[in-house]
Parts: sequence; C-alpha cells; structure tokens
Amino acid sequence: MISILKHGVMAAELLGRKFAATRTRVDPTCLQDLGLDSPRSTFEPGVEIREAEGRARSLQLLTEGVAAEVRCLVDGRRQILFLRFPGDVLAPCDSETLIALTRVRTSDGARLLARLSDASPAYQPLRRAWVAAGRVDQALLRDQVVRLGRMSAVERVAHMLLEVHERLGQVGLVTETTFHLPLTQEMVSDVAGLSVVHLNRTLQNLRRDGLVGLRQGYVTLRDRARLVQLASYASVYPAAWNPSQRLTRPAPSPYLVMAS
Amino acid sequence: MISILKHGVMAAELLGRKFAATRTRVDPTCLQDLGLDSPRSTFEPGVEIREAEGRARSLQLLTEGVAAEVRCLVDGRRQILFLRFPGDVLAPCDSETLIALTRVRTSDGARLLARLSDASPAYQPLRRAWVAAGRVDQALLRDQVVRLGRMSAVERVAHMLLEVHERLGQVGLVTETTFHLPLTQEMVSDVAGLSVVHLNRTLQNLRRDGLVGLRQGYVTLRDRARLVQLASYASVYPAAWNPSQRLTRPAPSPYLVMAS
DNA sequence: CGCTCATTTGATTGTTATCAAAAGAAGTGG
DNA sequence: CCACTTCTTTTGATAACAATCAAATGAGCG
Repeated sequence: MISILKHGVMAAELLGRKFAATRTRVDPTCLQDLGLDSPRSTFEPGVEIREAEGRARSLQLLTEGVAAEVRCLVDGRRQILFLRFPGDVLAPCDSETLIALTRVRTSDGARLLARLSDASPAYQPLRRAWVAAGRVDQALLRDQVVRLGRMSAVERVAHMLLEVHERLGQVGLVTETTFHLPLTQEMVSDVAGLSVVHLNRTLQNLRRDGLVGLRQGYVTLRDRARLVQLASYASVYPAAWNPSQRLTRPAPSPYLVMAS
Repeated sequence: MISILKHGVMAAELLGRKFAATRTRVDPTCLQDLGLDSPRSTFEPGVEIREAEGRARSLQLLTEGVAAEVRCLVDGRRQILFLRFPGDVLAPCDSETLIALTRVRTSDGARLLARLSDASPAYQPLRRAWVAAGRVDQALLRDQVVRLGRMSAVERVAHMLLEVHERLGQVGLVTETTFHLPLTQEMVSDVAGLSVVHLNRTLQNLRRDGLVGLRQGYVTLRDRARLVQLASYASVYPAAWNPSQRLTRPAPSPYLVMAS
C-alpha cells in the first residue's frame, strides 16, 4: 500500500514520470540538474500554499500530499477546480487559492522556471515537455467542465476516481486497482460539485454495487470496466490511446445542419 | 446595432484588440504582417470547423460569427466547453469538436503559427501576447467550472451573459449594455449545462425581473449592477481591475485548520 | 473519558430534468 | 400570398435528482 503522503520517489524522478506520461522524453540529467531537492517546504492541511513573500511569480513541485485550486463564493459555496498530486507543478493563480488538503511537501521550482524562460536550445526538450504537460492539464480541466455540466452524481464521482487513478498511475503511485486519496468527503464533494450528504450517498451506491471500495483513505476500483462505461471515461493522456476508450463520440452533428 | 455576423472590423485589428485586452501591446505592423486577410473560409451553421485536409495542426482566426467547442456523450448529452467569438483563435482540439453555431468566417493563421514557433526576438511581443491570451482563456474555462459546479440556473445564465458582453466588448462588438448573440436557446443551454426548457424559464425570470432583455438575437443587460451582484461576477481581464469586483473572496479558510 | 471532526441516516424541500404538446417564426414552393 | 414544413420558443404537468436540515453514530486524540 503506497501512500501519497510518504513515498520514496524523488522530486526529479516524479517530474520525469509526469513528462513521460505525455510522451515527451526529457534527459534525466537535465531533470537532476533542476536542483529540485534543495529548498523544500511543508504545508499543513488546510493551509494556503504560496510562495515565500517577496519572491515574485515562482513555481513549486508538489512531491507529497494533495493540494487543490479552490474557488470560494461570497456565501461560502466552494468549488475545487483542480486537484494537485505529486509530480504536479504548483503555480500561483490570481483568482484561485491553492490549498493543502493534506500535509503537502513541495520542492522549489525556481530553477525550473528559469530554464523554461531561457530560450537556449539546450532546454528545448524541457520546454516541449512543459507545454505537453500543460495541454494535459487543460484537458483535465475540460473533463471537469463536462463532469459538472452534464453528468449525474454517480457519473461524476466514478469519472473523477478513474481520473485520479490514472493521474497517480502516471507517477507510479498506484497499484492495478487501488490508490491513496486521503481526503474528507467534504473535499471530494467540492471537486464533484455536490453536497457532502449527497456525495456520501453516492459513494454508498458505488460501494453497494461493487464498483469501488473505500477504506482508510484508500480507494479500490473493484470493477474498472464497469466504472469506465458508467462514466464514459476516456483518458486524456496521449500514450493511453485505445480505440475502445473512444466513448465520447466525436460529435455526430450537435446542432442539426438543415437538410439541403 | 452591431452584428457579430457582419461587422467592418479587419482580422488584424480584431487580434490586436484581443491582445490589448490582456494589456500586452503588439506592434500593428507586426499584426498586419501576419497576412490574416489572405485565405479566408466560411462555415455554415452546424458544421464542424476543421483545417483543410492534409494540412497539419494549424490555426484559424475567427473573424465573424460564433463557434463552440463541444463535447458529446454517447447518449446525446452535450456540453459546450467554450464559446468562440471574433478575435478568438481556433485551434484543433482532440477530444472536442469545434462547431460553427452561426455562419462563421475565419482567416488563415498559418503565418501566425509560424511566428509563434519562431524563437527570434522580433516576435517576442507577439509570443507574450499569445501567452497572455492563453491565460485569459484558461481563466474563462475556470469560470465555466465554477458556474457549472456551484451556481444555480439564474446565476449561471447571468454570469455567462456578463462574460460574453465583456469578451465581445474587448473586441469592440458591443454597446454599453447590448450585444449580438444569435444563438438558439438550445445552444445556450448547452453552455450553461441546463435543459432547454429550464433555460427558457430562467431567461423569462431574468426578463421579468428587468435584468436582461432579449430580442432578435440581441441581448440587453438592463441592470448590469444587479446582474454582477446576482452572479458574483468578476472579470478575468487584468485591465479591468476594480476592487468592487472582488466578489469571490480569496478563500478565507476553505477547510478548517484545526484550532491550535 | 470527553472533545472534535467526519461519516452516516432520515425526513423534507427545492431545483432541475423530462415528457408532451401548443404556439410562434421563418423559409419553401405552389 | 398562402399552405406547408421545420425549427424554435413557450407552457403545463410530473418525476427525478440533489440540497438542506437535523440528528445520530463513529473515529481519532489528548
């Protein structure tokens, strides 16, 4: 049982795996060279993750724990826009707040940022990988839109769990069917855009139907195939190309073209 | 009454205005030099917008009409992820389909794409503007997530209309309170993640309360202040910084930090 | 234990989707 | 100009889904 709060994987290795998931290969030396093991920070659960004061726009690499980009409305409604896992890069964002959902450890990404701004050809592969990773993030955000806009509660939760499993899989923090997601149901409900109570009932349904198991912050996908179908889940990763996953058909003709 | 389907604004000018909205200034000569007036295409409503076959990943600049990035689920549910207006750049996207919602005209962005890939310092401002515009797009997508995840039907619609007004305003296609949005309610309902019927009733409420007016594809924001408050709308554009718009408070403490 | 926080349950309300159908608008061809 | 078709908007009735309220149970911790 691998824990997301404490695993043995080094920062550079995590980033490399994440890049590999987008089918962009970056030289390990180059990654090592980013000095991701020097200044590290820890954030307690519930705390906002921000750069040390004074330092302008920088980056951090999340190495352990779970963080979230959260948006709060005036009346207290909350929406988590994006979950961040080990291997993800944390960038300050104006309209959202970055919150540590569990204890979080980060590595300083100042040098990474510098290399990305550096136009020299030596860092070309790094920049490419960066762009590819950004594209994946965007695709994930788009999935989030579809989940919230058009999916029922069960679908949202199933889809989300599949996504988390796959994302953690890319950095090697899963087994075939299980992963560690030590979040409260309240937090998950803020990802899924549901009330806590309804999320709870939805999870019970998924459990009852033998689709997922939940114990001590560990999630088991008991019937992945059925989950995938239920949520019409399709991977956002280019590598995982698989015709049978083409479940969201490419828009036959959303708005009727008038007959000629 | 300015029409989104036919206005006199040239492609380069549109792009310049769009960039200006992100507070990045690009030399008009550089924009003219993009040759945005050469090959132009037209797409009929309902039709998929794609590059001419054979040509690899390219770009198009939308000059007239409205397009949408649409995701369709197997059972026919649809979600529009993003509306595209004049001045927006259309890039092919794997998991989504780009559909013309009205008659759409585009300019060829091949040279733009080339300049963006060209690392020479001459195109530095252009690249900066591009990145800034991308950031705005991402912010808009995030707003969409919050709308769908945590807002009620009226809020969603109000928020969306304010957003459209502002976006069209950036390219000069609005008056103080009105803009042209010749979409069917079905299309709007796919943006807002609502059923057509419910969208219709929601619009009626907004009308009844004197908040918006709708006639012939033209929208009038009759009480902008109240709409902004209703939807807790905050602009995503850096220029429009305005303390009173800070309605989504910066996450006081989403998840209780345990008392010490 | 006794505290706090998280999960679970039950009862109820409110919102939104769905179904069915009427009324309105717009274009087509006679 | 009218009948005809097709699409869009609107209305009414009903059902499904999810939020809310209130309270009980469970889990972890000093």
